[in-house]
Amino acid sequence: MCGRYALETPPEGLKRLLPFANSPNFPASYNIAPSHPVPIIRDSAVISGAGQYECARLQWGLVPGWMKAEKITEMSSRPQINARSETVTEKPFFKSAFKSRRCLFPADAFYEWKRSSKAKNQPYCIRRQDESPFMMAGIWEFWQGADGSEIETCAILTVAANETLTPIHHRMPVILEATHWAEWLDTPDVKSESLLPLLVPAPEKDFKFYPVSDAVNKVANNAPDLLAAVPEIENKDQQNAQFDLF
DNA sequence: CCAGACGTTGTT
DNA sequence: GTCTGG
DNA sequence: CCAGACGTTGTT
DNA sequence: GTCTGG
Repeated sequence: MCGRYALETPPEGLKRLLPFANSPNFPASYNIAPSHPVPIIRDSAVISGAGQYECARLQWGLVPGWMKAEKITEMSSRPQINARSETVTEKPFFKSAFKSRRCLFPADAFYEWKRSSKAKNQPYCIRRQDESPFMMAGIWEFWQGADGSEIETCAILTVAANETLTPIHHRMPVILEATHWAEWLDTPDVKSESLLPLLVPAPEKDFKFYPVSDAVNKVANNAPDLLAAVPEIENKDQQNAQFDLF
């Protein structure tokens, strides 16, 4: 799945990739975590009727419009950061967002933790072979409290991992190629069922992965070196074992 | 009909 | 173990 | 996603 | 809001 990622490319860089009308300002983050405000790109026709793209920062963890206020605090401990693409059309939690409020999550990398019963879980960084940014498919929601409070939230769609990533993890985010961005964002007019063929794992060869420092585990750590390749934890243990011999 | 849930991940 | 905070 | 806390009473 | 369970 996708529970932590990095966005290094600044707003101007994203704008060249997928032009949006506004001029947001946000810092690079190498450790974007659930519940953080995350930059997403959406068709502003849904909001303003302008029919242009906009880049906005929404809270990562989807909250449907019908959710009761007291349930929101309850859910905040386990935010809905992902939506299974296999069932997104059926689940009451997601279906209306999928139909009418789709968006893209720009990213330069995402992290996955390979689980281990023996050692500490090993974090990996996954990114394009050429390390260029990519777009993850997502949905967003609008929630309004009785007191007038408002929040906008979002979630990333997931699919089964491709063959490359299966050794690390069995789920991965849906990643859309540039040729499909416009179709995906065209929420008022494009029939959502016609988009289901896009919800497939990314091609094996497009992405690489490598182990990174477990400094990424801690959300407070946020620096470019979180993306740096390091030896596997197993190797580290071996090194320590060797060190102990001397 | 009304009441109550509505999610993912991973693990068992 | 389970919940909250980031 | 992972890290880190997880409690009461009374007194200062 | 919309679906499921009773």
